[in-house]
Amino acid sequence: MRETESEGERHPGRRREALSASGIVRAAIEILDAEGEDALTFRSLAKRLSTGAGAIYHHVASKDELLEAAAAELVAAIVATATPDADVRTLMLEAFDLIDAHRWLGSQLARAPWQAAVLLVVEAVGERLAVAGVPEDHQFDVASALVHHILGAAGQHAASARVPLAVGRSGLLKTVADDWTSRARRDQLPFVRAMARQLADHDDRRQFAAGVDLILAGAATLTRPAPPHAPTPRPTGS
Amino acid sequence: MRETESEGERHPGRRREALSASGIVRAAIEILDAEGEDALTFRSLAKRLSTGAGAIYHHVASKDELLEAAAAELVAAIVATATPDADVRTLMLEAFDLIDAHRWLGSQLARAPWQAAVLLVVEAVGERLAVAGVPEDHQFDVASALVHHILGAAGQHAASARVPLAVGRSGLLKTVADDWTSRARRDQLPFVRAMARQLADHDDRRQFAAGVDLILAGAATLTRPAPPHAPTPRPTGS
DNA sequence: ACTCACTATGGAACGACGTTCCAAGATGCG
DNA sequence: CGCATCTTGGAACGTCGTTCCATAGTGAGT
Repeated sequence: MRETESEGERHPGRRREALSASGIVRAAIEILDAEGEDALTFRSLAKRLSTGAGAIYHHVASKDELLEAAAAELVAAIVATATPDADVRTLMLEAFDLIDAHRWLGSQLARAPWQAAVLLVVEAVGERLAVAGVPEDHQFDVASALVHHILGAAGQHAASARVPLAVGRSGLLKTVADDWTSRARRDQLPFVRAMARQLADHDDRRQFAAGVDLILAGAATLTRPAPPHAPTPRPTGS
Repeated sequence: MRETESEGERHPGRRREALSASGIVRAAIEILDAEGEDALTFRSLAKRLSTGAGAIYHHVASKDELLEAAAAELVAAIVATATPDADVRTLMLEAFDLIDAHRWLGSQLARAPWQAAVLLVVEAVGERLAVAGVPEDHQFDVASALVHHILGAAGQHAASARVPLAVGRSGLLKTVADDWTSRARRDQLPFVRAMARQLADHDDRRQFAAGVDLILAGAATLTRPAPPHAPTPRPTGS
């Protein structure tokens, strides 16, 4: 032993009902959902599982791995069960709803693009593009745009979960905007101010869906044989 | 004093050439650019400025504020100088290049949507939508889609900066995908595998631009009077 | 010129985190 | 039934953001 040890009784060895990786992930999700990302620590997790941090490390390599597994668990459940024959738009909205229900997912998905959870989303989106009529040589671009849209919205969403509810989103954004503009820039951000003004009766889901529709409408201009008088779609090259 | 103090000479009071908030932010940006996000700590910052952590806190409220200020500094510089009459597409690519040059910006921008740096981007994008012919009642949706696209791409970019260069992105993604699929799911992610295969000769900037074009093409279907045979654009509502 | 309230400084200390270490109990195989 | 092996859980480690505070420089008032 390293140093002081009182008379507190410990009982190492093999006890309890297993302490498995999946059980740890499940407990982590519960903490994340109930108390937010900051509340998930190895100490809080150990306490909830009535164990020590060291024991957890025998089933999980690191906190990153734990978070990735938690995200993958939720995404996999959605992707597997939800509407197997749904179109891309429906799938995108289901992704939004998932992120809306688990705010911490936003931060987590943005953390590592190659994690399982993100790959599952890419796969689910990508698979449906052929059916949607997106030509094969544009599917990667469309899929990446849709996934970026999810990740972007997810980030906003996760962050807005961190703003104290007492303030209210509208008030906050206005406050921040005012503060910023007042630094010798008053009336310098008219667009932002206008956007903040309509934030009170603002529906994030509707706006997310509008973004999805923009991308899909753009994809449609690549898809169908261009009608005679169609506005020339901008080519994809840089 | 709290406890031990050797014979090391300290010299409090007012010395040096100022130690201003802007100087601190500038030093922070240098550390972030040169050594990455993890390298920026109050200790490393204090060392570089030949001061202590406490002194920094007299000019900067917290690390969050410091990061927001650093991001705002870079974004403000770009927004102010770069191509004042450029169209949205050009502006978007300039934003991409900025994020590409400062990988930590990706993580930072995703952290808080109401921070100054993000608001500046929203403003710069939004202001140009009217000129681009986007009808007023769709400008917020288009702006938000474009900003989400930036944030999504930024997140991916920032994360890819953290992957060890020795591995290489293509190899990594393939490895991860293989690993994931091999868990009783081999050949379950065909789209991702196909995408990983073309990742070797893959241009992030081109793909980002393609996404921008998709959104703008979608916006164009809302804009112009629909040509006689135009495919019915999907309405924006949910 | 001198005082003195005030501000800036910088290093020690604090509490919490992710992670590592390890003594010891439980398990299963021979 | 002995013993190698795995599991447990709590102490310890190093680092981080942040707070504290004794002190030194500054400038306004006299």
